[in-house]
Amino acid sequence: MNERRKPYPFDQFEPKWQAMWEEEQTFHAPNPGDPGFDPGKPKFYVLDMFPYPSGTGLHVGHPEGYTATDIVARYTRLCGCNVLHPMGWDAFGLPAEQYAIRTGQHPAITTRDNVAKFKSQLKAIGFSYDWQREINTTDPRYYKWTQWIFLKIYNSWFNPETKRAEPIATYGGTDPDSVRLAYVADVPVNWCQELGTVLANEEVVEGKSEVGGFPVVKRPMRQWMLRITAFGDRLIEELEGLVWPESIKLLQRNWIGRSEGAEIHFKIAGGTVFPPVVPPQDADAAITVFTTRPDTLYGATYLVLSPEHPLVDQLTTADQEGAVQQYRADISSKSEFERTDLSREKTGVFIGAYGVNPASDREIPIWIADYVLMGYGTGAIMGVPGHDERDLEFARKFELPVFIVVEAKGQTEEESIGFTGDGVAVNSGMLDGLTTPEAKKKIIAWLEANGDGCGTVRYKLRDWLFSRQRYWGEPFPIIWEEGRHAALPESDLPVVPPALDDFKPTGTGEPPLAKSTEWVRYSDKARRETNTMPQWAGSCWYYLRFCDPQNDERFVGREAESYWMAGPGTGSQPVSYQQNADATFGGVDLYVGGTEHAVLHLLYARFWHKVLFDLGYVSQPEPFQRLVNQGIILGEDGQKMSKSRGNVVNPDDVIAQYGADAFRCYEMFMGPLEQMKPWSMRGVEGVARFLARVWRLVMEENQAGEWNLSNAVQPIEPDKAQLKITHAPIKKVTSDIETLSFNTAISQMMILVNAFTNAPVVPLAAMRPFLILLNPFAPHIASELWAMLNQKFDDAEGDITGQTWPVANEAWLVEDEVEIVVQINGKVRDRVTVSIAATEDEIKAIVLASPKIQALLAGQTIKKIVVVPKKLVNIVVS
RNA sequence: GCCGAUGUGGCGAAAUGGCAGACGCAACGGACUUAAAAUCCGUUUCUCGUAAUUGGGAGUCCCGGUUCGAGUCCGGGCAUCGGCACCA
Repeated sequence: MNERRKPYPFDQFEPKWQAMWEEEQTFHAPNPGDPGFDPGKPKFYVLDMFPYPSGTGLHVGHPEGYTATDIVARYTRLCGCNVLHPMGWDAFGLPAEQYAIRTGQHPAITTRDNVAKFKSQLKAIGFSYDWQREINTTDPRYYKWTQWIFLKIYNSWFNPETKRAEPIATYGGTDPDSVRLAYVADVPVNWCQELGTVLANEEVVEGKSEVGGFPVVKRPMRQWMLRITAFGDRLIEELEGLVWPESIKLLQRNWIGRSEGAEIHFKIAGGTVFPPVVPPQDADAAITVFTTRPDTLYGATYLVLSPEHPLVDQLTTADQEGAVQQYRADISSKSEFERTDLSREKTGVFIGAYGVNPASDREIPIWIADYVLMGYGTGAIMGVPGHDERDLEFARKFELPVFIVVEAKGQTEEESIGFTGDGVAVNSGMLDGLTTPEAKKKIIAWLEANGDGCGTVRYKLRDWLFSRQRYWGEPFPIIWEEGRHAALPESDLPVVPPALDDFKPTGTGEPPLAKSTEWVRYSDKARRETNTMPQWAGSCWYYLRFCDPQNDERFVGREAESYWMAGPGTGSQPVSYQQNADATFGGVDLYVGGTEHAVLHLLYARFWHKVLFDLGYVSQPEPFQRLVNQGIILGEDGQKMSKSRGNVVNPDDVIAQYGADAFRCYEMFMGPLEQMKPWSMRGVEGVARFLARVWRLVMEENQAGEWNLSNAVQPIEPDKAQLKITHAPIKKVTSDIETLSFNTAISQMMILVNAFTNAPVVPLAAMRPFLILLNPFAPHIASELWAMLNQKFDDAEGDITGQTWPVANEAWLVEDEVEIVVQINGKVRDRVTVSIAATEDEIKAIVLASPKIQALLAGQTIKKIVVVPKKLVNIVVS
């Protein structure tokens, strides 16, 4: 293979500087109280979403966000901040376990190898992480605290009075297990046979597992749940105080799916109620429905229960028993996917019983239908076909009566059929004439007064299914005794999983940990919980551990947490980063990662954080004050990168050919950080050419091919033009880093380099600040050239990492004269050069004196002249 | 179906309501070279025109509006991408 000659010797100095940073621990950030800690500096916590160390190594998508944060980290350091910029490994997960099933190699070994590979790749890109803070979620020293936090959640409840998590001791009731934030429930769960585990709703995409794409079926199982729904309101409300993309906030709001409405009780009509086989259990038996439109109660002409609703068995009359059984059998044979297929026609069966509409006293039939889901609301609805699309479709199919009870504005009663918006109540007794919001209020008050219902709030969000039937995850710090669960004492942590030879899932839903009977046996009477936690557990709090990763006494030291997670107004914020000024809460100052975690990690972590906050373990109610999503990088063909398409770009190859600096700069030069954009090797080459030109500004090559300091750089006074060329990028690069517009920052530096290329002499006073600007983007070449200049001149001391970020001098940016565009009716007709100090009248006079303009204006009437100082003049003629 | 984002040269993209296309890629021409690579210089939105230039016209997905002036603001479409999807 004939190696291309390198345009500059990055292959020599890049590893050299990486080794130097490592040896000198240049980027280590001391904690408050540690030697070398400077309390006078503001803090800045800039965080990446830590990766799962897969066997295939880094792809070019990872370093996109990582480069962005590295630029910010290096920049904020040069601006005089204490910068926390850590990296770690989210290493529990399926791939290592599945590899173990195939080969017998323990997941810990696989994980160790993959971490080593990832780490060396990240180091080769020159990221300025504080590696002393490296963490790994599979390390017992780490997951000891994951288990500890679980115990805190387990030993807490949500007090509806205070709307906060509180220790279970403050709960006065008789059955604490019914209110714990971590509880066991027998619920229909997403079971994936192929993976041998249950999955959270968030992990199921179109009826398939997010990992692997295997079929997922609903199946009732006994599982650990976390009561995230209790925090629904706060998870929505406190989004307001965060500087996050609106689209992500919206995604979370929609996922939580808060809807205000009412629960309404429909009593069962007498006589036909109970089939003889089941004796009445409750004389006041009623069906409770949830609706967001209690104002349409008078229009409810039937009730629908979910087929799985527990009252169905009690209420079905003998003559409908057969039809109901048949319908339920049909439903259960259908896959989740078929059931939710929207184009499907409505189906359902009358169960023979009637309910009583509490408002109209009418008896209305009770049906079951699969368009009513057991998992939302109360699993029962009132059918209001006049004002609900689905109900209308159902009523038309089964010839149920349709009443119009809301009139749309400007439409007749007839025309209002199917109207689902806000209007005016009609045919609704006491509600007639009221607007929809008024009617809602009134009917809820009436229902509450009569004990027929109450106003309530429901969420689409389900409690978080928290257990998995896997080996490679955190064991629960829980034991079972006589059918009851109990927490292990903190002194038992960490609970380490047993050594196994066979990692295979049992296939029955019994977790692999159960195979080790010795491990399972905790005492004569007690057995260990054998489920493990989902992969998300470790990432729910890793950003806290980074603040104090070596602490074995506490999950994070109080002082370290309150320092690094502090928020605006504490005096610890850097003066820069204006965006953060909009944040109401503290937390990580800048968090960069992909959109794919919008409703998974980012919601779970906020939930855990709030529990820890309520219990007084952390100082802020939210973990991440500012979030930015980087866009996906596509292959050269504009398609998503994938092995099967053969369009995957490997960072190692790019770095070998063009160097780490070129790789970093290209990733940032491609386009706006948040945008999806295709890779281009030609583009990398272009950026590499730019860096080579930078190199040749300072260095020159002799006949033998050796690089030596060039004589072009001289300690001379820059002239006015050179000062402008130097100070324009100081201003632009600074503001562009603040707004994360790295592509235009690089453009501006290219302009500087183009201007100095071929200049016989480059002032040292221009080169020095330029190298500092370049340093966050291309730290190796900037460090090397800085050191080269140090060899020859004595105008600066130490490495570039110890310098101060330059400040633009506006005086050098102002021109004496500016070119002004002259428009006639908005079209450019001429340009004139005027003094910067020229007044509007002077400019007008100069413009009107222009022979060209005079010629064009001949015979025309001037209606108006608009003068924009320093920019243009627009002459409006009739 | 609902919600959101995006739409600018051959390509990646820039443009506080004020010269559309900065910067880069590709392409073309030139210098250097025995030659090539590398490097450097120049041209490059489309179109009409001129012996020549500081020449004319059109142009930011489409249709309308606001404005002296719109890629940018407003209204209505279309297209692409992403999320949710019988959520009562």
